[in-house]
Amino acid sequence: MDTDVSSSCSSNSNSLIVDNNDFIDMRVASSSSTKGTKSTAKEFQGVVRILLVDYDLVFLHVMLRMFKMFNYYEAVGVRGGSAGLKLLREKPCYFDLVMTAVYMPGMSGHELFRRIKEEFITLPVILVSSDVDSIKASKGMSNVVGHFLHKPITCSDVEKMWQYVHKSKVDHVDKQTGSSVEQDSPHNQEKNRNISGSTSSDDEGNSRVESRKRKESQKGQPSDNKRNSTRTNKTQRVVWTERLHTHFLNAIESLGVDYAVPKKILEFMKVPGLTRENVASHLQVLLPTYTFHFW
DNA sequence: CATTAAATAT
DNA sequence: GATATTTAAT
Repeated sequence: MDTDVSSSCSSNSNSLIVDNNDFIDMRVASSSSTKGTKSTAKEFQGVVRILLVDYDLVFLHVMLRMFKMFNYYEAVGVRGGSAGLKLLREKPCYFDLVMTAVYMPGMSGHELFRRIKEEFITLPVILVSSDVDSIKASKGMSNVVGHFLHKPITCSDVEKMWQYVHKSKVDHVDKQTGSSVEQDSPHNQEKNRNISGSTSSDDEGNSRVESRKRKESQKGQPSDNKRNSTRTNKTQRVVWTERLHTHFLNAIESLGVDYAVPKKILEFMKVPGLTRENVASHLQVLLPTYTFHFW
């Protein structure tokens, strides 16, 4: 029963199942001077985390393989819609994109899509099917339906998939005050300069570099930079992406607003490198929101 | 340790 | 110049 699939790519440590560990959204804040950076697909250093859902194991393997061809993807494949949904619930903000087959035994792709839109509104979903009709059907089911791809999926499909994620982010930008959303023509990708220096509210589009923040950070090291970073490694700023923020909110909800103090929140989040101060300050930022609620 | 205010960095 | 995040002070 072992198909030859395994032989072809088993050794290649495909991520088939999640080993939950780090779900961090932090990046090393580099000192100024990275202004003129261009952001093309290659410069796009952010990792796009993709949840791949299909019942067909072969397809899963093939897709995972394709994703591996691009260093900016990090794909996890699961079999079945409910499995996918479960995973999403466990890590509400882990994935940047869901790519699911339309037809599957059990929970269908459509169903999965619907529930995703209910629970994780901003999470982009790509439906995949070899059947054009099913695609049309899904188009009618929601106005927010994201994107469709026909089987077979090509490499170029995969390659540009991140763009959809980014576009999706841009579309959802509206919460932050006075952020001007710019139309994002397929042509001018270069136009987007979402690099380390940006303060815009879009998250996944930004470069997310370090996945784990070591606590090796000690201030008393003036001219001694340990690794990477063109310039001196300044203080590492935590970037509160939408993801991280949601984790944060989740923690608060789980703990209960009354018990939601920095320390507990921090413990709950279990984000390596994140400090209590980080949480505290972020909590401070959110305070106005709540007070507004009360009044 | 929590909270708040001031200081920086982006 | 405004915000987001850090640092210092309470």
